[in-house]
Amino acid sequence: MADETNEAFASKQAVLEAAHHLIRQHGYAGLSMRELARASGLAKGTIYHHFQDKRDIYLHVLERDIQIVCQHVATAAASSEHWKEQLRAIVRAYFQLQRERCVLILASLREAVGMEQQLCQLVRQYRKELLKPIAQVLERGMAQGEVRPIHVEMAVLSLVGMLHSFVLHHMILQELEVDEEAIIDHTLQLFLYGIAQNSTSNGTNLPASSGQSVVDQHP
Amino acid sequence: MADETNEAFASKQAVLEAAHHLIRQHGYAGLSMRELARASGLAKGTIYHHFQDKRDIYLHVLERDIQIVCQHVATAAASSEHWKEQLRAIVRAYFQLQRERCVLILASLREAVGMEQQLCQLVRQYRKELLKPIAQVLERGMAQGEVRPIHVEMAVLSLVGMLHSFVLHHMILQELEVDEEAIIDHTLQLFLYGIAQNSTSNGTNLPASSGQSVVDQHP
Amino acid sequence: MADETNEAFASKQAVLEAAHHLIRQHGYAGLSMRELARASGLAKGTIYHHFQDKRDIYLHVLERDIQIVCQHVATAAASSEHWKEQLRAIVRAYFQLQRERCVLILASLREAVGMEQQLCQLVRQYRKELLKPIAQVLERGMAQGEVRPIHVEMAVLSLVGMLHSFVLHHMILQELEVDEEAIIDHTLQLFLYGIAQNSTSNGTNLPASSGQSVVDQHP
Amino acid sequence: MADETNEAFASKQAVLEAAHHLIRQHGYAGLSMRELARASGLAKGTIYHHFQDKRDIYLHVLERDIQIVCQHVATAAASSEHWKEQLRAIVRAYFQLQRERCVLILASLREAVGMEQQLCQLVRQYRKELLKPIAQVLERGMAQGEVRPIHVEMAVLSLVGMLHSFVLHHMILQELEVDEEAIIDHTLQLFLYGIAQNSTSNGTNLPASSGQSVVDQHP
DNA sequence: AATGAATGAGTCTTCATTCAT
DNA sequence: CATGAATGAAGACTCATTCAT
Repeated sequence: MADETNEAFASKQAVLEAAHHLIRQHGYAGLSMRELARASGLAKGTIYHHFQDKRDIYLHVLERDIQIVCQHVATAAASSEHWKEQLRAIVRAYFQLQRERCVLILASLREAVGMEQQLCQLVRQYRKELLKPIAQVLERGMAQGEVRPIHVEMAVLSLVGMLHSFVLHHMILQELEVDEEAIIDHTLQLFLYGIAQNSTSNGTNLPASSGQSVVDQHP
Repeated sequence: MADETNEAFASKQAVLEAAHHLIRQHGYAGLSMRELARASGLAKGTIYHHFQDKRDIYLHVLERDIQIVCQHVATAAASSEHWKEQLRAIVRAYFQLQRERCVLILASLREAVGMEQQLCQLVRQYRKELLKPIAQVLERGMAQGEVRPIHVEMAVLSLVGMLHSFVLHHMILQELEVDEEAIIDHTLQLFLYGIAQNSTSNGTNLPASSGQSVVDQHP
Repeated sequence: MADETNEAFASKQAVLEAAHHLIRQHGYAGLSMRELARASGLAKGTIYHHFQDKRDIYLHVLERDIQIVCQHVATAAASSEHWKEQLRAIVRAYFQLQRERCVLILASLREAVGMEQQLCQLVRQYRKELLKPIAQVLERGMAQGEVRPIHVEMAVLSLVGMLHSFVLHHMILQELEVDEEAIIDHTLQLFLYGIAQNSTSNGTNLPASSGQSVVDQHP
Repeated sequence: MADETNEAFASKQAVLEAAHHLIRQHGYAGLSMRELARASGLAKGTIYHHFQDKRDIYLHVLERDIQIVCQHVATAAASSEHWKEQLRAIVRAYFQLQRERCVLILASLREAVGMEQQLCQLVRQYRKELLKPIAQVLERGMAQGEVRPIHVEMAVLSLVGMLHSFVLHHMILQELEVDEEAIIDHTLQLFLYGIAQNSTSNGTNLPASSGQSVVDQHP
């Protein structure tokens, strides 16, 4: 790691970056070493100089993606002191990252036969490193008495799921006119207050979005 | 179409069923026609007698899955008259179906190159036929004044996303001891009331799950 | 043969006609029974009801083609009493047939592995039945003293070869504006002047060239 | 192109040579990549390392054949100064080449679906590079007053056609006892007397087509 | 560090052919 | 006479991977 040439490191990064995009488009099974070579600008042999396997590449791509997301989320969490604003910043960061880089770990995981062990470990790491910060924010909210006692892990999972839903749908339907802020608002509001009528949405600094003016209206 | 022999129909169904499981495990690109032949009990050639392509098979599998889910969700929606109970029934049906049959359409969609058109259409159909019933339930709740005015479509998408999150995580981590009811309770409660402290969880017939005793506690 | 149903005969003919065109386009190896079924309007199984093999079909197509050509050539030969006019009629008939029906026997013959025996026999039949009439015309010309003593079979072969050359070239280059009459005129003239008695065969048995008068000209 | 390894070049040549023979025997559609691999001594994958397609291989084989024939014909044309002897040398070279290497371009061309464009171009090249030298010889004869004014291109086409006829027939009938010289003599004699100036075109009822106004004139 | 030639098992798909109906 | 479901070998082509240079 430490004694890597600069060129060697650059080549590795080129491979990982190209692999990321290819996996994102075609999945793991659909990733071709030939295409990867072409996309990364290296010869096929050279790739095997830097990585053991296709498997190895996949694992490294996932790890790199996790790190990137973690970094962004951590940065977002540190952007404010109030837990609600932290949450909003995290949600925004996560949503944007998913749209731009499309972290693969939750999407094309199933098709990895023969590396369930490593993947499982990666997912645990993901859970720990990525979901933990969000969980901590919620726990802070709980500590401040503004969040009712809930199962934090499940809540975080739910929150992330909501976001994924939008990312996926809009990725597939190619509707580019996504109102990002609207989605973030909706998600946060729903997460914080649910849909019940009498959830007294008192004194929050949330935009009083009535939920009407969002995204694509199909009347 | 209508004048299909019974045997021909049975063969087709066998292929679709086997394909469903294989795609679920290995994704679309990872689906091997050789394995499909072995799993379905037919010869390779016979499969091509019933379907045009691997693509064709994939599309039919997706369509079939959508129909199955729609059917179950519709049945669930008809099981009660109160919108909250309808919602709970739908959520349970959807969650169970996802775990058992694992509808593929939202999971392994990206790796489908060359059939974006058809997939897009399928997703729209999925949206219409599957998400509509859920939306109607919410609208009924709104009509009864028990649901605040929200963007219904987005809410439904969010709800479904929460469920997917759990399905995915537990599928990957292979933690079989999932407390299904706990997840359903959590999801419904979160969806209905959010996490805010002062969301007065008034006289609903929801199990007064304090959120503490759920799932697997990792201390 | 004699106790064939009308429908059966029609089916057979349909297969042969379709096969003719397909073989002409794709050759013998490129003839697909599936396509043949589709083109002939019969089911695959039905074809095997009428013919033993793909091989069998090919052989029948060739035989049928030979018969058709023979018939036309015979008719042409009977159209006149003068051998030169007979020859012209034959040449025209042969040329037109080749362009329209494109007799296969001399074109895609090589790729028939495993039926060399039968093909050889067919070619002999072709030679006998088709080239014989032309030979007879030449022999009549010789008998009348208007054709010098040549090797008749070779001459016929040469004549046919000239025609094929044009057919092939124009078929490939797709130059549709072929002046058919011009080609026939050219061929007949070249052929006739070559064999005419009174082509003053000035005692040279060929390359006894009068090389004296060679003046090196720039092209 | 120019910076090819020797080994790579050797492999390519091996493939082309093997492909030539296989295509000659079985035609294009009948050429099996598996057999080609076995015949060329390379693995299937290796062939695809050097060539894009089966199509690509075919095209290269044709091009190579054309070059070989052109080379031989050019050499033959340069062997003498007298046009008749040049013609004889060319005819002999062409005939021998056809029997030994069996240039494919005029034989198995029809079964090439999807590459009509390239084939058409190849045929034009063939025409230009191969038929041109022969045409020039004839033109020299005309310039010397020993050849009557004929349509040169058509004459060349006819000459080549005569030769093909013999090649084909003897190839099919496997009659190995071909008297090569006899065929060459016959062909030259037939052709020469056909075009000789002093073939007193007396009282024939042939249309006095001067041979000028034919087909497509490429001046 | 980097290359590209080489490999053979693998891919999806089509093949000619059979047979119960 | 006709069908279409069924087959397994073969089709062209790609795969991930190795290795001498």
